[in-house]
Amino acid sequence: MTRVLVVDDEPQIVRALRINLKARRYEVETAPDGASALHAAAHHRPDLVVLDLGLPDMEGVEVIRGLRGWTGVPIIVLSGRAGSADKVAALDAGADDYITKPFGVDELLARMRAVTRRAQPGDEAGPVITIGAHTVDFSTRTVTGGDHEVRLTPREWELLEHLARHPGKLLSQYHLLQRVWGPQYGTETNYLRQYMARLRRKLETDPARPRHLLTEPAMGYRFAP
Amino acid sequence: MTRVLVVDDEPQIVRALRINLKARRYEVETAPDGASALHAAAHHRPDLVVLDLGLPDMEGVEVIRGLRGWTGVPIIVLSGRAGSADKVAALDAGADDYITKPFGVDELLARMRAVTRRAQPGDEAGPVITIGAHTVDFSTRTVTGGDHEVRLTPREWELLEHLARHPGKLLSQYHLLQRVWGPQYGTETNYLRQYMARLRRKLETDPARPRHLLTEPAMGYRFAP
DNA sequence: CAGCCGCGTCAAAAACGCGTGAAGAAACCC
DNA sequence: GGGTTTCTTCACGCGTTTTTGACGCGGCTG
Repeated sequence: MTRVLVVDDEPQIVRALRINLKARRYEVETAPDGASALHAAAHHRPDLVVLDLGLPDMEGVEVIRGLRGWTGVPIIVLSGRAGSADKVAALDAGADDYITKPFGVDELLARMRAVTRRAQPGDEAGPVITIGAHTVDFSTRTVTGGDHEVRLTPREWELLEHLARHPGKLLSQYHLLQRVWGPQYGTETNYLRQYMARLRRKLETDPARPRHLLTEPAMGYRFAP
Repeated sequence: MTRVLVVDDEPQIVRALRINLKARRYEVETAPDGASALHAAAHHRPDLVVLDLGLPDMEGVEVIRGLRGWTGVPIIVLSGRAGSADKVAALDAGADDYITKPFGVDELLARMRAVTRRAQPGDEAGPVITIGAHTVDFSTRTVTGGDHEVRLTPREWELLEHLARHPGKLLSQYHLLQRVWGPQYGTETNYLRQYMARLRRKLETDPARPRHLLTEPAMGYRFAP
């Protein structure tokens, strides 16, 4: 189920969107201002953000930048201002689409489908990988093969997904912490050590000498297919 | 350079877009109708399609479907019709964005940047250099080729990167120390001797007679491609 | 031809980062 | 509400990397 974060300070719009989106089987979170939007995004990891630019506490563009600093989640901007400069600023800050009020709900829904459709497959590299004797399917979040059943916790899934999404690429500890734990993390390398060890114990045939979940000392980690 | 295919049957719009896009250093192809648009897309493989819905020969949605049958190229739709149903149909057929006329060129350009930004990261090619039998990729920080695996430490990477960034240029010891070790360093030439020797041992075919990591006595070091 | 400077090399000390175990805190699920 | 899973936090040992010091060789210079 797609999680949507709706950021708007006008209760009636929030309410209307919530009803409409829930009817379409979206999972809806809401935030009334920029600060709580950034917080909610870090906490709930939405698959899509619908952002009203007229927020009480900060510039909409700042919210976009705050999100883009650590996540590539699709952002659709709602705005009462139809000016060209506003649109350009928001889009160049990292927004994926810009809709001016008043707008039709049908159109918003269609644009939501469009940006999520585009964002999904960008995470390339088929949704299944193999590590040692195990086959990992990200679409169903299941691990098959191996001697006995393997279950991964949410954090473990997220970390493994980020690694597997960029096969062969070196990902810095900071980068991984930002993406998996959230924007306020970046130096807690002990978390990474902990969870990499767990993934290796669960997936690698010889956890002491990993062949797929590799450490690049002082630099980061790498997934080798 | 980004290749754009502009599909429109109104010559003045095509002309205006062509001029504007060329000024922004886009490579522009044009097609006046749906059939030739599909043909041009197959032939020229554009990175982006700007598609007017009011074509003489076929429905705009059909053009989108025809493209989506075999390519994921970003599609931005231009249309005179502002109706919600039209937008939904186009977006659900596979379009990435929908702009209603009249539109500002700035907005179109911003939306073009937004959709290409999404589509880009799939096709990236990192900067690579070759030293002896080894191929060094800085984007993934990997060394391939050669007899056995080569691993570089962070300092080694940084030093090699600074050398490779200015191929053929002479870099003084002071300059390298400042860049790699930090502003408070500049006289510790023994560090450089140490690390240059290590890089040569790891990468050069004959470390005693380096062919790429060269010493310029009393002056500095040079990377020869 | 002798002296000097800079470079490559070796070796050892210091610092750093990683893996691991264990335990408390928090969240979650009946 | 109790029990279990999951997450966070801390500390220690070990291997690797970095730093540091010292030595010998070779070319340039006087």
